[in-house]
Amino acid sequence: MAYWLFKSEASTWSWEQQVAKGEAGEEWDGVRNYQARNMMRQMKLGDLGFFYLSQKDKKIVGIVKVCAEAHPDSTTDDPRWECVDIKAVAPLPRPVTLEMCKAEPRLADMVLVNNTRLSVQPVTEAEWALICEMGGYSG
DNA sequence: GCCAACGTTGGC
DNA sequence: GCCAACGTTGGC
Repeated sequence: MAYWLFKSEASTWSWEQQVAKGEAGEEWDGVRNYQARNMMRQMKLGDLGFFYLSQKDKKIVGIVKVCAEAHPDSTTDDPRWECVDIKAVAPLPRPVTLEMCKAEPRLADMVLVNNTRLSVQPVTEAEWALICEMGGYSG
């Protein structure tokens, strides 16, 4: 089981839109970055991820699950780009902001804190557990 | 709205 | 294959 973080801008794709897709989930399409794509290629069915809102909100608002492994991105004919499908699992009772992550010494090495521009990121098991705790989410 | 950081493109 | 120019992202 691996853990990930999916970054989205609320005006492009919000948590509410993700939740509205229900069990069927939705393609995490539109990624045009090799690093981010490579992360998605490594994802397995059932892997969990955080849903992070960039720009205005800058916080982790929910938990998502990978419900389809990497496949061609339907929004382009370019065979280089692939994506996974994810579905909403649960909202975080208390959203965890970027500020909180930066203020937490144990998250100093987190990709979210250090490489702000990567839109799909790996999360370690320790980081996952800590952020769930900070967010009041007990699984 | 600005700007730093980063990725990508294209000329040589 | 290098590197300058350019575009985009995202925090502030």
